[in-house]
This record gives sequence, C-alpha cells and structure tokens, in this order.
Amino acid sequence: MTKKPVKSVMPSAVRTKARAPAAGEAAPASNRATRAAERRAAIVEAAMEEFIARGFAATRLDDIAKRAGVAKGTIYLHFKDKESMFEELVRTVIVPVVARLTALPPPTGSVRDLVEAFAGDFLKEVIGTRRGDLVRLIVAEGPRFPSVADFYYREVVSRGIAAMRALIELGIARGEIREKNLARYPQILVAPAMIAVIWQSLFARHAPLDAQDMLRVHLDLIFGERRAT
Amino acid sequence: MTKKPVKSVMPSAVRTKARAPAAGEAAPASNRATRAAERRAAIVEAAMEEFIARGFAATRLDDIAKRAGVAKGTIYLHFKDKESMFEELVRTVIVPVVARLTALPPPTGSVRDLVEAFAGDFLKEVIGTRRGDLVRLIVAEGPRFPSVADFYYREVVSRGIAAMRALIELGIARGEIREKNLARYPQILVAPAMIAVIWQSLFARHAPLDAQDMLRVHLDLIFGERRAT
Amino acid sequence: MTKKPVKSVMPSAVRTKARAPAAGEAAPASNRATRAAERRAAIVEAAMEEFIARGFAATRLDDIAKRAGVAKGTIYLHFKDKESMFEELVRTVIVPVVARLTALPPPTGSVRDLVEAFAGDFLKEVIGTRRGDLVRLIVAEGPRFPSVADFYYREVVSRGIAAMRALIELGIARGEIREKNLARYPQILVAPAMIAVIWQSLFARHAPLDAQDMLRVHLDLIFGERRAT
Amino acid sequence: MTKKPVKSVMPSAVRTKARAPAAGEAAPASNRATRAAERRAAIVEAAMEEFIARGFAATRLDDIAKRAGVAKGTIYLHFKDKESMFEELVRTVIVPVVARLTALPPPTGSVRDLVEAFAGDFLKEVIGTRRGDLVRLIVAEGPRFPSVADFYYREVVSRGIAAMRALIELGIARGEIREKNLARYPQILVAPAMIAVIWQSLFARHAPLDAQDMLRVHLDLIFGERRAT
DNA sequence: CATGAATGAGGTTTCATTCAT
DNA sequence: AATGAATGAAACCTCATTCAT
Repeated sequence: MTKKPVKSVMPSAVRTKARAPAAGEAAPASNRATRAAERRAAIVEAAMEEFIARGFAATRLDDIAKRAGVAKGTIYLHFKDKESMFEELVRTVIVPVVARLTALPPPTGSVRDLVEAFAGDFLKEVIGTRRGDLVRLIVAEGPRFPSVADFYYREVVSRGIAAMRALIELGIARGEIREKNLARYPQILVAPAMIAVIWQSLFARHAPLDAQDMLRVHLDLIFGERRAT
Repeated sequence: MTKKPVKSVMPSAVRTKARAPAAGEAAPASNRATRAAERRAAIVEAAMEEFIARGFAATRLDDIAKRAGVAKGTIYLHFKDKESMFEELVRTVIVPVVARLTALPPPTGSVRDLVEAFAGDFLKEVIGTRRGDLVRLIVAEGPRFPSVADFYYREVVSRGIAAMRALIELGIARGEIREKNLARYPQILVAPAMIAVIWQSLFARHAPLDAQDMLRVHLDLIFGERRAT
Repeated sequence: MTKKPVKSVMPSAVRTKARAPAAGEAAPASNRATRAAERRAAIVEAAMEEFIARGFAATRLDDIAKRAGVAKGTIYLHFKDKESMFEELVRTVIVPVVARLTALPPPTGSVRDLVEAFAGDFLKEVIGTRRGDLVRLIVAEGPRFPSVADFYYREVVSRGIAAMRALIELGIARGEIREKNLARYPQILVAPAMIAVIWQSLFARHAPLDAQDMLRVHLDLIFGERRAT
Repeated sequence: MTKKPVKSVMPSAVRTKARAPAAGEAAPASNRATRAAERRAAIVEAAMEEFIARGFAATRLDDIAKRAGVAKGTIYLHFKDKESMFEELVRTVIVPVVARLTALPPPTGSVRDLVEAFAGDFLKEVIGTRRGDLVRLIVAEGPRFPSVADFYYREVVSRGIAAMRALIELGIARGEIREKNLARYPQILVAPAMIAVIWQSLFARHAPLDAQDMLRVHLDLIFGERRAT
C-alpha cells in the first residue's frame, strides 16, 4: 500500500480556518458563533495531531496552541483542562466515524461482497491514516482514560461487533460461511484489520504489510476461496 | 476467563529480594554483587508495573523508587536516565520470552496440536497477565521509542512470524491446512490472540472475552472443525 | 579609599521597577513591553549580584528569582538556561562600559592629563564597585565560559589595549614618555589598576590600598615625577 | 613563550604513588604511614587539577577520586568535607612556594639583577604553569573562602610585598631606582607579572603575550633602560 | 473574546556524604 | 584502612493553569 496524503480527521465543514474574508466582502456568514466554532475545530485538529504524535502526557498545550494558531489561554475558553480536552476530543473525532458505520450501504449482493466493500472502506479510511493512529492512541491511553475506553467501546466497538455479528449470521444463513461458531466471535473477522492498523504504526518501516492482500486471504479463509473473477 | 493473580515478569532466580534469611542460616549467598542484582531486579519489576499502569511520560521515578524500596538516586546507579531505563527494561523483560519462543516443544503429533499447545501457552502466559500488558505498553509507546519497537520487532515479532510461517507451511504440506495463501500472512494466525490481549486491557470490564474459546474457533476456521474429541 | 555605596550596573533607564507611580499620575508609560523590560532588568541585576557573590556554579536560580521578585519560571521566559543567562548577562552589563570607553573625552591638554583623567574615571567607576567585582567574576569564570572570555576580550580588552597604545604612542611622540618599548605592552600601563581591582575584592580587609595614590605613583614612573602642582 | 609540560605542584617527596614495590623487595620503607601519605598526596594533586579546571562548586568528588585512583570514601579519611579539603589543599600547595620565597638567593650583584633573577624564576615556575592557574583559582574562589584568602594574604602576599619593598628600598638607597615613592607600592613592581598570569589563562588564545619581554620592559621603566649587554 | 506573561508545583537528575562490608 | 553502593536533599527546568490587559 502506498502512503496516502494525510487526511484530516475533521469533517470538512469546520475546516475553514485558513480562509480569510476577501477584502471588500463583509465577513458575511462569519458571525461570532461561526468564528468560535472554527477556532474550536482548529484546536481539536491540532490537539489530535499532537496527541497522536506524542501521547497524552507528553503533549504540550503550548504546541497545540501554536499548531492551531491560537493563544494558549484560548484553549481554556473551549475546554476545562487537558484531560477533558482529550476526552471531548476523542468523542468529537469518533462521532463521524460512527455515523458512517451506522449508515451501512444497502445490503445488495452477497455477504462476502458486503464485507469486502466494508474492508475496502476500512483500508482506505483507517489503515495507514490519521484515523488509524487514533485507534492506536486509544489503545495506548485507554487504561488511563476509562471514560474514553468506555465511550469507544459503547460507540464503536460494541456497535461494530453487533454489525459484524449480523453480517456473519446472514452469511451462515445463506450458506456463505461454514464455520457457525464465528458468530460468537466477530472479533475474529476484524482482528487482521486491527493488526494491520497497529502494524503500520510500529513495523511498516521494517516489513511493509500489504494489508489489502492480507484481508483478502483472510476473507478467503472465512468464505472459502473465490473462484476466478 | 477469570482474572489470574498477577504474575511477575521477572525470572524467578532474581526475585529473592523479599526472602529473609531463615533464622539459623548465616546470610548465605548474599554477597554484594547478589544484593546489587536483587536491587536492580526490584527496580525493573517496579518500573514495569508503573510504566504499564501509567505509560512512560506519566510515570514518576519517585513512585518507581518507592515501589522498589530504594532511594531515588539508586535508580541512577543502574540506569543512565528514564529513557534508557525504559528501553533496557523492555529488553530485560522480553528476553526470557524470546528464550521460550525459540525453545519450542518438540514437533510431535499434528500441526494443529502444536499450534493449539502454543495457543494454550500464550493464553496462560500472556493474555490477561502482566506480560500481556507489556505488549500493550509496546504498542502504546513504540512510536516514541523506535529503539524499543525495533528491538521488539527483531526479537519477537520477526521470529514469531517466521515460526508461525514454518508451522503453516508444514500444515499445508501435510494437508491439515487448505488455505495455501495463509503462509504469506502468518499475522492472520496470531491476530485473534493479539486482539484478545488488547481486549483484556481495555474492554474486559464491559464485555469479558473467552479468549480460549475464541482461539479454538479461529483454529477451527483454519484447520477445519475438529471431530468429536 | 572608603567603601562607596554599591552602584547599580544597570543603565538607569531600565531601573524603574521600584518606582511606584506617584499618587495622582495614571500608571504612565507602563505598557506590557515596558513591564517585560523592567522584569528582565530586575533579573539581570539580581543575577549579577548573586553570580558575583557566589560564582556561577554555586548560584541558585531560586535566589535570583527571589531577589528579582519574580517566580522561578519567569527567568526562563527571558533566558534559555542558566548558562546562557550568565553569558547574556555579562554582555548586557558590559555594553554600557564599552560605550563609555569609545566615547573618550576630547584630547585636550597633555597625554598625562588624559591618562590621569581616565584613571580617575576608572577609580570612580570600577575599582571597589560592583563593576570591579564583575571583572573578577570574568577572571574567575572565564576558563569555563570561553564565549564570555572571548566577548570580554573582543569588546573590552582588545579595545582598551588599542586605546592605551594610541595614548602611549602619542606620549612618546610628544616626549612625555621616554620608555619607547612601553607601546609594545600597554598592559603595563593598566596592570596596577587591575591589581587594585583584585586587591579590593580579596585583601582590602587586611590591608586597605589607596588605589588613587598608587596609580599616581605609577604614572610618575611612566611620565616622570610631576613638578609641584 | 612555548607551552611547558605540565609540572606537578607537589613536592617530589610525596609523589611516589605510582611506584610499585618491585617483586622480591619486601615493600621496605613503605609502611602504613607512608602509604597513607602517598594516598593523601595523590588526592591533593588530583583535587588541585580538578579545582583549577572547574572551580570549587563545579568539581565532583567522584572525579577527584577517579583521578587520584582511590575510592570516594577514602577522601573522607583524609579530609572532613569538600570545603575543608579545598582549604587544606591550597595551604598544602602553597607552603613550598613560601619556602622558596623566604629562601631568596644571596644578595650578590645589583638590585636589578636580583629582581631580574626573581622575575625569571616567576616566569619559569608560575606564569603559564599549573601554579599560575592556582593563583587564578584563589582570585576566583577567594571571596567565598575567606580563610583561603586570609591564608594566602598572610603567607604569600604580605611576605612578597615585604620582600619586594626591601628590594626597592635597597635599590633606592643604591641609586638604581629613582622613583622614591615606589617603596610605598611594591604592588606596582609585581603587577605586570600578575597580569601575565591572568592573561595566559584567559586570553593567550586570542593574543599570545611574551611575558618575559614585557617584564623586561617593565624593569627598564623602573631601573632605567639597560645599557648594551 | 482573546491574549500570552507570569506562576509555582512537580518532575528529573546530580552529587556530597555515610556506612556496612 | 579502604571501599563504593546507597542515600536523599537540593538543584535545574518544564509546563498546565491563571488572569490582567
């Protein structure tokens, strides 16, 4: 897999910080509330980068402020303190992901096609991207931020597991999947994808991993090898 | 799986600090060198606990010293600074694991039996234990300690991958494994085990995971379902 | 010579910290930039006192902060660390001295008169004052702060030597000085003044030295004894 | 002046540390007391080097011990603590210098010859040598070690001044010196020599100083220029 | 609202001194 | 007498948080 340009984790709507009102136009829709939201978004974005790069404890608010282009004090207008900033942050960033998850594509075609489409999405949107790093961040800081781990479990993991389980059961019912017990452990379905995420962060340098190919092999294992396509 | 009593990560030989000479015996092998080794071991043990509990940056040397029962300055007799302490530490703790890995049980019986035995070991020795936490620690701090990630890759990951690949190829040759492409991605074989490790740290509270059962299902997927045992 | 009241080494312009706005006037020019400059000046002043009293290594930043009336952290807003504080400090304090040196009085009268005027200045401004102590500080710490020694040589010593040499050559040309080789070693001209500086710091207690009289005798040696004035 | 090999500041009698008793001879005069004296001498020598190189506060006992080839604890068998070590040290090293001073060569020949001989000695034995550095060390640390300054004044400075004064008065009586007031300030006679000592430590790198030539010029100034030699 | 200078608690690290061996 | 591992006070420096402007 080739290195993609780093994608922002923020929904594009809030990433308008750089846009300066052209001379002449009267800062039209940019009332105070909007400006504030932009600032907050800039802080969130900057903080995410820093937290991912250094971890919670080693990240300096000074650096976040500098990267966000605001003064240090401004951060405290939006967040109570460093801890709650981290917690709110993760929530803010995860929400759109959840939205995606729940808006699954319409179930047309085989279960394998569905799963494969989902894996493709995951490859493009998570593995090797900033969002993948976020997953690693949660693994890293989870134990010290139970509220983050809780939130992540509730909003992402439990829903994801449930969705996978539904798919697996559908696959079993349709005869696409033979291993009936798989429905008890949807984790097995996503495990290689998670490993790929971690691998990219830690070992890509030593041994690049073709995540796409690996996921295909894994699906072959579950659905049986595909006939000539 | 129920929570096991926390196991020490230190080889038992060096964990004699607590042992008070029984009345009557004359301070047996406790020469200076031994005492120093004991102290170092105590520091390593304490540091590991603290690093696992709080991460590198948030761990205080004060707490390590207190837990190890030594003065703060004593740590600096054994380690240059906090960073190299962390790095040496991980090495020290990993080495016995590597020793285990290389001393694989003699290849008797089917490949599945071998893999199952190995999985059993892993369950007992890693998942849900301090050693499992260590894996999560490496995932968490790896990007900020490339030397640690490098070491871990070289000593554990690459060897483990190689060993798994050999087993898989054997399984394919013997007809136990049908999916031939699996040999290209031994990661798939271990992925659920890794997920189990992480799950225990982060989500066990919300949804306990029967790792043993999950691994069995995963092996069924690879080797085909077992007939009545 | 009697002990003079300790003179500040700071140009008076920046020493307004203590000055409380007289009742009635409205906090006049005290904008943020000014306040910052005042604080920095206070730190420089305090640091100089402490360094002179204890030397570089034995001086505690805590004491400097206390004396300057700022918090410890404030020092680090103005200086990178203790070492560069010391180096910048010496520069800051020396600069006005250099300015003085280069703005020598207009060459009226005999060379002897010129030199004598200069010696008088030196007596009043350096010997037995904080500035004299600074010279001793540089002698003391120079070998460990080559950059300080370099700066001092470049800005003070080499210029001073050059100026003295010019005066000596003038004196020789006019027939006021007979010893022609003196131009090769202007150090001889200033040596007793330097000795006086050191003497005041170290031995004044045991044997007070009338620096003024000594310098006069030394000039008699060089210019010939003065006739009745 | 060319760089001389570093000379030990210790009287040779006590510098026998390196001498190991040849096999066969029965460690003859090397009884306990002698060994102790050797160790002490080694400590003094090592400490002097370190103090000169780093100053009192920045010198580590660890380094002294290492350089002296003894354990850190051993230092405390000979000296109460770091401060008194420094004080005793300076005394120990200065004593032989004083002995020299008081054992002035027999007063043959002219006063100028005497003074010149003395200057020659000073050049060889002090300027640019470890002993010169010691003078700078005393200037540097004197204010924080009044007892050292006192001792130095009493044993070296006051005696030196007295001796110089005697010579000057003899010179005046014999008509070799015309400036009668010089006897009031023998400091003038030695000032250039002191300046040379300091110059070598601080500025030799930037502008080497021919101390011998400078001292000759200075004596010409005092005694009148020498006729053809 | 926004700023960023100022704070000071708290962290890492050093090193003079002690003391059991 | 000599050692050097151990101590812990004290130093330097960082950085989350506050608040006057």
